[in-house]
Amino acid sequence: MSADTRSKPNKGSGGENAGAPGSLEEAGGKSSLQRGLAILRLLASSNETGARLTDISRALDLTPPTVHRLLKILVEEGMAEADKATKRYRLGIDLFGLAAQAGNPNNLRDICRPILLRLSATLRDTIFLLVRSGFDAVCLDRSEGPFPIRSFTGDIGGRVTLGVGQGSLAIMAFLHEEEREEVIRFNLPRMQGVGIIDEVYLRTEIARVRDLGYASRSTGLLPGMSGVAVPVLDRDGHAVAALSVGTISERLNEERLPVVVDILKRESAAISRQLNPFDPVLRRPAAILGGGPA
Amino acid sequence: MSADTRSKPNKGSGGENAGAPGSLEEAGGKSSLQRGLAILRLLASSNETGARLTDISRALDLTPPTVHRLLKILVEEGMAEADKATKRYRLGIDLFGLAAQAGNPNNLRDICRPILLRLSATLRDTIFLLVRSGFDAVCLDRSEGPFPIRSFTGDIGGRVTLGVGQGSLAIMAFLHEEEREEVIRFNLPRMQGVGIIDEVYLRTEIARVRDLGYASRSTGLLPGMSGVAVPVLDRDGHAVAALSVGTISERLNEERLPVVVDILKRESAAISRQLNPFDPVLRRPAAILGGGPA
DNA sequence: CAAAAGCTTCCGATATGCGGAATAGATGGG
DNA sequence: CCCATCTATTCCGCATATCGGAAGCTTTTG
Repeated sequence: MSADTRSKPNKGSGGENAGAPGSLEEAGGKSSLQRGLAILRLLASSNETGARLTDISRALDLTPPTVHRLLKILVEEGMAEADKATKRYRLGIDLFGLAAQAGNPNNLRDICRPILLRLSATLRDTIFLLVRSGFDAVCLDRSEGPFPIRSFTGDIGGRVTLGVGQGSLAIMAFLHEEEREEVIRFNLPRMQGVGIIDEVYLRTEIARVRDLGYASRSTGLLPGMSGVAVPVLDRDGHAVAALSVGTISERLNEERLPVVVDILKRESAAISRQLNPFDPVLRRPAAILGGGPA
Repeated sequence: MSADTRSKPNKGSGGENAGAPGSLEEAGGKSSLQRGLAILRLLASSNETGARLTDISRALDLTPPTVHRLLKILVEEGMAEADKATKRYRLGIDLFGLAAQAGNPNNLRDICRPILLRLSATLRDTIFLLVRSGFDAVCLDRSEGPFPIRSFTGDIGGRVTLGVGQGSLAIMAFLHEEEREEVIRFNLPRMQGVGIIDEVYLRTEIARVRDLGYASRSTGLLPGMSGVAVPVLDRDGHAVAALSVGTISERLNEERLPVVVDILKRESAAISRQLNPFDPVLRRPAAILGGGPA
């Protein structure tokens, strides 16, 4: 980041593709790899409709021949797909397969999937699995409950500033001391308007969460909505993820809250156990290896 | 110029690792974009453990400085992550967020998620959502039922040759005529040993599936296992996906099969309806737009 | 049917990425 | 504790792969 300003005046007017607001993260620097990735990101942001070559060209400020060449490579590699009919490009399915493995340390996602299902069935609310990524929390998976609520954290792959939301707090509270400090320092300015803005209060909250073992507050982001989250700990007691429930406040009243917390904690512990499947003797993991998908 | 040919001119000669058959999928050609993507693929295949710089260097036959530079870019762009402690690289979470959008035409995945859940709960078996990708079917999503069965199609992102398995057949049967012919021509050789090898029989099967509206056979791949699948159709009556159930044969006997098929068809129709949310008058799709995840 | 916009190919100039070699850092063994 | 080995990182000159202007070709628009 920083310092790119390629001095391109950007011609601005163009206007029509209301698609990606603000973002427009400039071309992508210099290397063709960066440019290729920039194209992928652009495609991701316009996957609803797809993007045409010239759209990309304009948005990224690259010449059509360049975009054409890069797209050709991306398509050959399966990272993008061209709809020959409409001349629109979309992200390729290979990319999807690729990323099924991504952000999945220790197969966290796979391990949690059945647990999320169980939880959403039991609690009847939507359950989120969040992991830390830098200064954000990322939604790794989600399992919808029957109740029609949508947290803005909602989409899989979506990010929130660490510290905003209960899941985030649960993770924050169980980070290494120094990491937490770093996050707080970096994130406080980012939380303006969407989260806690007072450092003292934030620290109080974190201490409380650490103490109780769960985070639960009316978020204040959406009136009437509440959340409760517990951390998923590694064997050193540090957060690797969080399980979070988002629902309407009435469903997390004094009566029900302890029950929910209890269930969440139990499941979180189950996950932790699976994360460290480590039998002093037979410490061979799932390793089915061998065949390979060829 | 259909150009679909993934076979590249391949110049072969370069030669150093020409010897090793299998694995080692060559560096990735020439462009740095290709090399970068090759690295990502390698990381995906070794995400369990992570890969070190020299591992990558050797596996892809690139010099360490090159790998180092590319990795640096990938890390900066969030596509890879470096574990500074172990010196190992893994896929980055950004990639995951990226791909959450991928291979998701019309938000098929999002639309189907609750339906898969419902189905797996109702039928108590594992439900697969497959889409076509070139000459393969790709598993877009999966919802595990209580029964402990695993189809080899299992993993999200996994691919099967179109024509192998019931889901595949369901898709095949409802492709455009010409597309189907193309697929058959291309895939027959690929199905040796893992699927139907007789063209006449394959065509009979397809006709049958088309006629019945579902595919169901003991796959023969795993004795005792069966599958049943229905296509998900677009408004022209062509397959965009398939819903598939994999389970033990006993659970798809004459008595239960019709029930299952019926349920699947109903859900498939529900998906189709959502895919074409198109009211002659108010033909504005789901477009909630605006906010964006920012 | 003409005009415009978009897509693709070609090609020369040059910036970009490449890899050999040398440095710094980590790891392990004697 | 020090040395040998392996790995990661930096540097730099050379060459290649990439870029973009221009022009041909195709599709859409009016």
